[in-house]
Amino acid sequence: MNLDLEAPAFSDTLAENDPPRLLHEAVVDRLRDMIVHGVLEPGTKLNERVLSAQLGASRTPLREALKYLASEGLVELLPNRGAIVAPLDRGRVKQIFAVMGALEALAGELACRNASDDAINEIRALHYQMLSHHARGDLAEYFRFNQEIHLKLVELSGNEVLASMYRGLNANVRRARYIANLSQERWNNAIKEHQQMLDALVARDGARLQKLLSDHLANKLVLVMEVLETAEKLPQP
Amino acid sequence: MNLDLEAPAFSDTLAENDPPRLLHEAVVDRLRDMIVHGVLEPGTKLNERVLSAQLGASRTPLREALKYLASEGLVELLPNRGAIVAPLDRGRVKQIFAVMGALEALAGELACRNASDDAINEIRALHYQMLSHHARGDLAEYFRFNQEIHLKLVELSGNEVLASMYRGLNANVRRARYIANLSQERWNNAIKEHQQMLDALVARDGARLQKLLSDHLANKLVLVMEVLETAEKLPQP
DNA sequence: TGCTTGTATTATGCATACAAAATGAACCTA
DNA sequence: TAGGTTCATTTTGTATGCATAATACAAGCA
Repeated sequence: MNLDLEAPAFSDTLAENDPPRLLHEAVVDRLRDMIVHGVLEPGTKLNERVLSAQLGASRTPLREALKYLASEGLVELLPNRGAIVAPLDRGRVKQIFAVMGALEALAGELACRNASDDAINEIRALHYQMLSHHARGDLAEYFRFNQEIHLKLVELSGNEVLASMYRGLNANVRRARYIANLSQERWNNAIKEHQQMLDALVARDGARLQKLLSDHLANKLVLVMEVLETAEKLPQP
Repeated sequence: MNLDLEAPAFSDTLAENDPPRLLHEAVVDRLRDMIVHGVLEPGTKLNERVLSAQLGASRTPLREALKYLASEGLVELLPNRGAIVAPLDRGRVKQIFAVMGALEALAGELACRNASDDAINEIRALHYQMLSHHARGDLAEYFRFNQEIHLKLVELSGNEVLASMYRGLNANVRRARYIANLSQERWNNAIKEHQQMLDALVARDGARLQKLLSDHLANKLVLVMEVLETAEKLPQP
């Protein structure tokens, strides 16, 4: 007899019988989230004792997680002096945007070739949800769907290597992108660009989508750079 | 009077005030080398006790290194069952080549814009060294310079994010690329392509270089795929 | 005060210890 | 023999301990 009275509360995590979750992976996800969402700001020192206590793990898996995140570029390891959240200097942001541009352009081209009609419709749906949040002036929600669209598009490429690379880079600049939306004029422009991108995708015009994505990201870069110029302290999403 | 008779022996290490080396980083480099050069073949189980003994480190830094390499895609972590050298299935190779193509194309474009004449000359020098090894039929040395050229070109982009990403992907497929050179006809073609690439770079014709690099990599992919079809066991460099 | 120097404290890097899971061999059973 | 069961061994995952480097801070001195 299996009295799993409390099971429902856990079912989310237990139902899936995929490989057992390793502690360091949980820590990686937790920390990445905290960094990406700005809870841990660039430059913050990551004290091992404090963090491991906070996350309920010992220093060993925490340190493993830090190594992993260092490889992703989210954390910087200072020998004998611990780890900090990787600072985001302007040069690096520029470089990351350049690479993301190339990746997203490639993704767009592949998506036009490979994506199913259903998948494209899913993007269209996300697009309109995004528009609705724009109409309400809800920046946070707008941004969430904006990100979803970009990530989804990259996934539609069918190239998992590309997608995972894009996600990794995106994590590095996500916060910067977020605050770069604050100008209403630019926000309106971004919407227009997204509309064009969607049209190109629906028409499966790879070459055009490629160019639109490149420009879109280049425009975004300009904004992000402006923001990094002025604000050193970034607001929370 | 400054009798620094023995100073030179130390100055090398003391002059450079770069951060002290961490053990796990040394292990990362060691393991990556062993994987890239085929000493550890794809699928090989990485026994922590054995490896740490071999490398003269305890399990802790070794495990940290494994996490790092897992993030690079060179190692696969199987929860509760250790780590293996990441297997290279054909699909993944295809995806990696697609991404490398995009990265190298971008690098070529940037290099045409940003590289100094000296830097381009350095590539030219490497090119002729490569040709000499080709003339002698020395595949191993030819390949070494071939790789150097590609890596150098990517560095000339001036985009360190791009370069480090490229290196990471290259590590994943380097061995496969090596054996894909075994056909003499293809080898001759590769030489021709390299000559054209060099010409485009010297002429700083970014658009053309971009296309040449894309094609070059696409051609290479075809070969690599053929090789992966037939040989499961790959010869050592 | 401003600066150095020495010392106490803390944090990091690595090694080791222990618990839980996986592996494998011997044995049984059909 | 094929397949399953039990239990010892091995291996992994995590926690803890210890040595060393970094930091903070107070005393001493100009």
